[in-house]
This record gives sequence, structure tokens and C-alpha cells, in this order.
Amino acid sequence: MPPAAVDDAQKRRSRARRGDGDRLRGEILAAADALLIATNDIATLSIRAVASAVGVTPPSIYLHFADRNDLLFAVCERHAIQLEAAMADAAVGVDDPLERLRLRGLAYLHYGLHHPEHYRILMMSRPDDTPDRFIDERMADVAGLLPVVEDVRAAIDLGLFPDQDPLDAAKLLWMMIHGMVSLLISKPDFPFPPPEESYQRLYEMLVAGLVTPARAAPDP
Amino acid sequence: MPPAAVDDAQKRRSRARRGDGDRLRGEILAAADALLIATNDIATLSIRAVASAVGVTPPSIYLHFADRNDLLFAVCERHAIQLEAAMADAAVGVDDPLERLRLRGLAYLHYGLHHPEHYRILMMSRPDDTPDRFIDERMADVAGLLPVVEDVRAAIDLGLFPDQDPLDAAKLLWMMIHGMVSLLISKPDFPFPPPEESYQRLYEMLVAGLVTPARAAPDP
DNA sequence: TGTACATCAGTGAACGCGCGTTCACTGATGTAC
DNA sequence: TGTACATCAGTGAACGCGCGTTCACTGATGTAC
Repeated sequence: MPPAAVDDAQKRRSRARRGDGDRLRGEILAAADALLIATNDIATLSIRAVASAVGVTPPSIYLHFADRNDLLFAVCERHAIQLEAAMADAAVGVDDPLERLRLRGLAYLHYGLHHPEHYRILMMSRPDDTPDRFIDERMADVAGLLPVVEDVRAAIDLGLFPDQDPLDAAKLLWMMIHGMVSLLISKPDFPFPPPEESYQRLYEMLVAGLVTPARAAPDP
Repeated sequence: MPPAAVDDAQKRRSRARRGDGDRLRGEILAAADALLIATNDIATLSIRAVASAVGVTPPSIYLHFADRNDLLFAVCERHAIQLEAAMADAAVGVDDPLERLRLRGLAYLHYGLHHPEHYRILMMSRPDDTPDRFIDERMADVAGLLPVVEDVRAAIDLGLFPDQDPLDAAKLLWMMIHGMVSLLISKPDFPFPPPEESYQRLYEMLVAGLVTPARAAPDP
């Protein structure tokens, strides 16, 4: 006789034990994530689709999430954490602040390209589609902005960058890498150069300036 | 007695004359545009909503557009032309290629900020939401990229820029200004510096480089 | 050890909605004679 | 100038769909005695 408690998850999940009412919550989030990766379309993340992927009826979702928006919010949270982690890992063991910045940006680029729909939700949603309060307080972390600010500050302290507001500089860097990621995502058929190449050129442009030194810093 | 042919447009439009079957088409596009500006949400651009705004029944739309996607495509076309015109006007009468580039970018920024939903459709849509074939052939013009390429080429010829592929450089510039516009649109509550200020700093960064000259071009 | 009861994770059916699209049609406008 | 007819811009009603959400419920799990 088959063990009844095995989570077969294919057609009908086993009922949660009294204690772990939160088990379903985790499964819902995982299913939503998988669905998002599979379809690459946030519109397919309907309550019904998620419920069916988990093997549960739609009303069950409401046991764990107030409404669809709340579910999407939770999914956002996961991705934000993933992106932050990727950016944090990228700079581990590297001392040069300039190189740290380059690597963080590269990690950001890769995250966006490998999780386009996640990135789209996080960074490209219509503001009113984003769950309430997600932007204001969370956004600075979401973008992984704080470590970048630290790197910029370190670069200034070392005399690598001219003196400037590190936070403003970090925001500007965010804008630029976001431009690259979001355009590559939205226009996949446009003949952009390979992402790594574009990134390298962006980096060089920023470091050296676009204009030939003769004009940038005229010799007296 | 009131003239019967007056287009009262409020409740029931007068029937088009035999010749100008295309009259309705123009009215549909205008209404779609107005609706988009008013609601700032492409989702409200349903066949029904547009028809009702024009004062016509939904099936009438199909007399002029194959389907909803086709209508959205036509709306895109309008906006693309607007954006191109704004960028073209911006550089009129200016000789310095660097200044031309700066002004074109500024016009792009302003267009995006003043028509966020138009910009969103043009540049931030999920690729499969964009009407077929709009991207590939049209996109280079849509972004107003060709004039930018010319300016970059001129800058190179004058020795202002180091020798490089002008088209690739233009694509990179596009990415950067797009990053600014799209992030400002998507995160209106995030404490970015004022757009003009960010733009000025971006421009300076590009021209002079982010890194202090000492490191960028070490003196022998 | 055995029974009555409370808990609460998950169900099944239904609601009302707005949507894109279709179809057979109507009736004013214009044309041929 | 007058009448029969063709054209075709626009209509009205309906289709089938998937959606978010609600409600009263069921029945296995755990607890009290």
C-alpha cells in the first residue's frame, strides 16, 4: 500500500498538517515563479493558473494572499532578493571599487537577461500595477543600490572619482545599466551588439569619457 | 433648422459620405490617442472603449482595422512619428555635433516624460504585444536613431570623438537615454534628482568620463 | 484506550464582469436610365 | 425631372471566453475529557 502522506503534487496534493498551514504558501510562490519562467508573461499569472499549477482550487490562494496583487507582490519580493544576492556575490573578494562596480553592473545585466519577465515586473511595470508601497521604501534595496553607493564612495575616497554625491552617481549608473537591460529585453530582435560587448563599451565610455581627451581637458 | 452635416461627435456621429470612408479611421485614431493620454493606461484601449469614445459601435472599428493589435499598431506609428519629429526639430540650426546630440537626447527625454504611455508602448512593451514587424524594420527610425548616427559620424569626422562605429555608438546612446526615461516613468515616486539635472550629469559623464583624468590618461 | 468535539485547510459552485470578434442586417447615399 | 437599383458605412445582438472573487460547505486532523 502506498504511503498516503507522500506529496505527489501531480494531480491532487495531500492536505497540509495542522501545523504547517504555510506549506501551501511556499508551493504557490514556487508555482507562480515556475509559471512566470515558463510563459514569460505576467498576464498568465492568474489566480486560476497558479492554483491549477499547484494542484489546488482557486479559493485556496486566498487563504494565503489577500488578492492577486498581493501574490504578485510576494513574487516580486523573491526576485528582488535574487537580484540583490546576485549583485552582492559579484563583488566578493574584489578590492578595486571600479572593478566592483563593473562586476555588479555585469551581474545586474545577466540577471535581467536571464529573467526577463522577473526584471520586467520589478523595473518596468506601470506604477499602479506595482503592489502598494513596494516602490518607495523597497526600491533602493531592490536595485541593489546601496552597495553601489558604497563602491562609489570608496572610489571617491581613493581619488578615482572626482568628488560628488555618491548616491546621485549610483542612481545615474542604475539608469544606464537599466537602459541597456530593458532595451535588450523589449527589443530582442533589434540588431544590438552582443550584450557583453555593449556593456564593455559603456564601461569604457564612462571611465574614459566619450570625447577625445584633447577636447575634454584642453591643455593650457 | 440646424445643418444636418455638422459633425456633432457627441452622441451620434453623422454618417460618412460615400467618398470619405476613411474619415472614421482618423477619428478612431484621434480618440484612441486622447483616451491613452487621459487614462495613461494602454489596457483601457479596448475596442469597445474606443468605439464608444468615437460615438460608434464596436464592429465599426473592424471596418478600418483588422483587429485590436492593428489599431494599436497604427497608434504606435503616430507616436513614433511625433518622437522623430521632436528629435529632428531639436537640432535645427545647431552646428556643433556634440550640441546637436545633447539637444536630441533632451528632446527624447522630454517626449518620454510628457507622453509616458506613448513611450511605454513604443519602447517598453513586451515584444509579442508589439504589432508584428513593427520592431525590426521600423525601430531604427522610431528611436530617431539615424540622425543620431549622422551626428556621431560628424563628431568623429571633426575629431571630437575617437574613431568608432557611429551606429554602435548611437545604439549605446539610445540605451542610456532610454534608461533614464524609462526608469523615471516606471518609478515616478523614487527620489531621483530632477530629470534635467540627471541628464546634464549624464552628458558630462559621457563627455568627460567618470574617472578623474589622472587615472584615465596617466601622464608619462 | 475511547469518544465527542473543535479546528481550519481546502472545496465546489456560482456571481458578475468586460473583453474581442462574428454575423446578418439596415438604410442613407449616390448612380443609371 | 423621376424612378429603380446598387453600394457600403455603420448597426444590434449575440457568441464564448477567462477572469477575480465570494460563499456556504466538508472532512481530515488534532485535542479534551
